[in-house]
Amino acid sequence: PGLNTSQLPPTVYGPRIGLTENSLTLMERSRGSLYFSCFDMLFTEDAAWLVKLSEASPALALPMTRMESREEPEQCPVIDSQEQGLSPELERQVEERSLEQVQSMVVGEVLKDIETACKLLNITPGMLVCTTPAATISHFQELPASEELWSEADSSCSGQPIHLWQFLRELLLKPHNYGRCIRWLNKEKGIFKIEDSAHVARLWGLRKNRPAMNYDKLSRSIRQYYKKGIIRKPDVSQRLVYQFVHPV
DNA sequence: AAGCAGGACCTCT
DNA sequence: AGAGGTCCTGCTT
Repeated sequence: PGLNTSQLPPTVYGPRIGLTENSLTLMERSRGSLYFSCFDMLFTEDAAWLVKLSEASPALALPMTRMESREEPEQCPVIDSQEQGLSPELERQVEERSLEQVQSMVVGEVLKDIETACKLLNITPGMLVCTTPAATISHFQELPASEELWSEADSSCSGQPIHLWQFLRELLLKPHNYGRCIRWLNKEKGIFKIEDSAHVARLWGLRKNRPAMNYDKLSRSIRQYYKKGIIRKPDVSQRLVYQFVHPV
């Protein structure tokens, strides 16, 4: 039996990612397309999903970007940068960064929505894969290594809120997206460096819906892991460098 | 100034 | 009870 999306209340998809009533109406009409777009978001290594989303339904993509610039203008400085006449390179960096933030926020929201859907349907992530439409399954099969897919699905659909160490691992698994803010120094030993502490903290705050999150608080949470034997400082302690006690 | 270490207390699930 | 979030003091880089 396929996943009957009509069983899901509109709130599963709608309000948290800032969709308008018009968008929801369109979504109802083209649910299949949205469905694919959401999954594409989870699996692509770049921001192509935004294009796909807008292709599927142009009205869907726009409200989200508007919402982002309305609620957190300092995090979406693309428009400002044009007014201030920044260099093309700086503009590109700013644009990439805002796209990254929007992507992260939307992915976070979608993961939470999937989590909610899993709870509502009382299913596990594995069942979700098995019950998606055939085309989605074939899309799944096209993926390369599925380690990343399962790490995301596990952390978002297990019914438990994501742990900070899981979140850090997820960022580290996507160097293409997050390599500028966090990266492996020695993956075998589990040693990683937070290159942009403010950015990582912001991403964590978005993921946990904690707008006041900063690196001071995030690092306090990391230090709680010392006792638990999850994360430690490397033998040669360096600023912003930590080590997973049990590397994958 | 920014990061680090850890205590204390709080909220949320 | 567990997992942080928040605030804090004091120390280090």
